Amino acid sequence: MRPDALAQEVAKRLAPVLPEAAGLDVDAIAALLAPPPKPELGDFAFPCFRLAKALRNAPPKIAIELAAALADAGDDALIAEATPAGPYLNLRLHPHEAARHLLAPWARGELPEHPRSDQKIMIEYSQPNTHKGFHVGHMRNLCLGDSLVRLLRATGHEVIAANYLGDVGTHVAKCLWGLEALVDEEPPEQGRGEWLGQIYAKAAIQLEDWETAAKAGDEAAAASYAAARERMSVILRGIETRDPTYYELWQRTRQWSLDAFEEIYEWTQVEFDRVFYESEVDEPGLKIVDEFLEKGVFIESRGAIGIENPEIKHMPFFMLRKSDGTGLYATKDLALARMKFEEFGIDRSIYVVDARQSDHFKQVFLTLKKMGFAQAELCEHVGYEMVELPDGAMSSRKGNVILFRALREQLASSLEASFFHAFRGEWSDEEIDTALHQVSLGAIKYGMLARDNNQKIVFDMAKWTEVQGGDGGAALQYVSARTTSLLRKAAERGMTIDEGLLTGETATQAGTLGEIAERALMQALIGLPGSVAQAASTLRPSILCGQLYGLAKAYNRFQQECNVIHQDDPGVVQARLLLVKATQAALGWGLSLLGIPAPERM
RNA sequence: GCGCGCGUAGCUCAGCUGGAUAGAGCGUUGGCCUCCGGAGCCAAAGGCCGCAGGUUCGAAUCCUGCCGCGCGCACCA
Repeated sequence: MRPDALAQEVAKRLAPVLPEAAGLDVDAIAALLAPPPKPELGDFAFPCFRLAKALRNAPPKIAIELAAALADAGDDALIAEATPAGPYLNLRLHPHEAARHLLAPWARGELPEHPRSDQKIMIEYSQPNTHKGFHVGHMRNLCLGDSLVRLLRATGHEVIAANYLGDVGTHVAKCLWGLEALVDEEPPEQGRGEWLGQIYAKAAIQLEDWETAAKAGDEAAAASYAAARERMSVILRGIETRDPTYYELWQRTRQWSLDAFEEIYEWTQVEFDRVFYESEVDEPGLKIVDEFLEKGVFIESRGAIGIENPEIKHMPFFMLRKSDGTGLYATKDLALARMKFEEFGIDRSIYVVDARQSDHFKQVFLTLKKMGFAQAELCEHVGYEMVELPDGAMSSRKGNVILFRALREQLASSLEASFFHAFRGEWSDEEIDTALHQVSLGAIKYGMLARDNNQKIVFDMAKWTEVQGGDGGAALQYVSARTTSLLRKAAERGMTIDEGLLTGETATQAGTLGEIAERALMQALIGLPGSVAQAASTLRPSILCGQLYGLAKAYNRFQQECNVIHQDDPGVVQARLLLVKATQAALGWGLSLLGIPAPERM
């Protein structure tokens, strides 16, 4: 018995009374069962629209006939009442019996079951550039990719979590040029990766300023700009030809960035199975260009090499080698894709990259197809919109970029000031630090995931770190902590859940779990596995966020209206403890799929 | 110009593989602490679902056309 089996049980009872002409088996019936709009109406609703054609009857009449047929079948252990309501047949279950199928498995720590898929999926995400800063904007990609990995694994898929680091290219040259031309100071002992990113930003702004001034006729600026560009191409060539002066500098500074990324992934609790580097697909990319130019798949145009993709009307020429003979981002993507196909034998390839690149990926996938890779059909781009700040878009020129370190510190200090300061002295510093870390993760990850992928996100530190009320990660974690706290208090009074209830051998006492708040909470639990499945299949964690938020709200209402511990009837205590335990497990599981830890205490 | 996305309550957003009276949070107003964490709960006010057609028994949801906003469109990544 699994926590998602209740709908199946109901469908089994429903199947015998459905006319054969309906053509629905138990699985199909279970899939149709939906939650009624209000828990007062019942625990499941069976919509009769689809049956209308097969049965040549109006949906409301079908609902009436089904209700009668169920009544004729006699008393049922599970279904207490079937009420036709327009085109729907509402089913109310015996709560104590539903609990055995729903709550006991959750409380035992079992998880919804999914048929194991033999499909091997690679999800590529994060992809930060070395020599540049890692800021809140990059967090969206990281949280999204990580959650997709977790969701697909939870729904029975084999997933390879892949990162692809941009360790070569003009941004590296810009940064290294800035290092020699604009900086006197020595690199700091700590946080060299971030320091490097700040130099990149400084260099980019300087170069842009010179370019703008040059266009306006400023000759000194034009000269400076030309000199800088010349210098950058010397640096770039030096790295390429492995001239020790430049190659060694590149390696050393690159490592600073890699160390910084390592720290970020450790803090965010994100793990990758494979890390690709742009530097390893640079040459293979150019070889692919030669290979497919020779095969006649690619063509020359104005000195550059590329492919004609007239299918994409607004951008028919997809450039793969510049007229100076060097490759592009796209060139490397082709080589990387080939490596993914051939080295890992993947069946599905997911690219988590911001939505502005959707044209780029259309081109890449179409090109791969024309190159003869059947796997191109299984490539998909998961795009997402940008992260902005309350005062608008982030830009290093405006100086309003929130880099990782500042983000981490501000999250902690904001939570400390608004919530955790009250526990200083009462809890150990270590315990508070752990909770601060966990709740920081909850705030940032939920904030990044609760919004639909194609919706812009405004990162507002003050709002996201509110533990009180509202729809936020910290608020969900708070509810989880309440369940744990309640179970702990109960245990201190010697109240634990009977073994028989957990195993499902005995049912909860008849007459328990009938309150509206209890039913509503059970309904939220019923819906969770379906939401997880939907979030995974549509690659949209926001669906799960919504369901978990509903679950948390239902629990708050339950705990408000239904006292658990101070009850005269031990049967009521047992039933409610089971409900709390199930909620704790389900909420913890759901949060884990978002990459959010469930604090023991907060 | 072409392509992609967005447009739902004062603000921020769910709902979009068509289906019950379009829902939340924030804000506003009014209630609820002898009781397990009140950092909670209950209630009220607030809607031409951008506009106009079409498909359908039924449209916020699907189709077409407009309007507004954002993003992308050859040698950046």
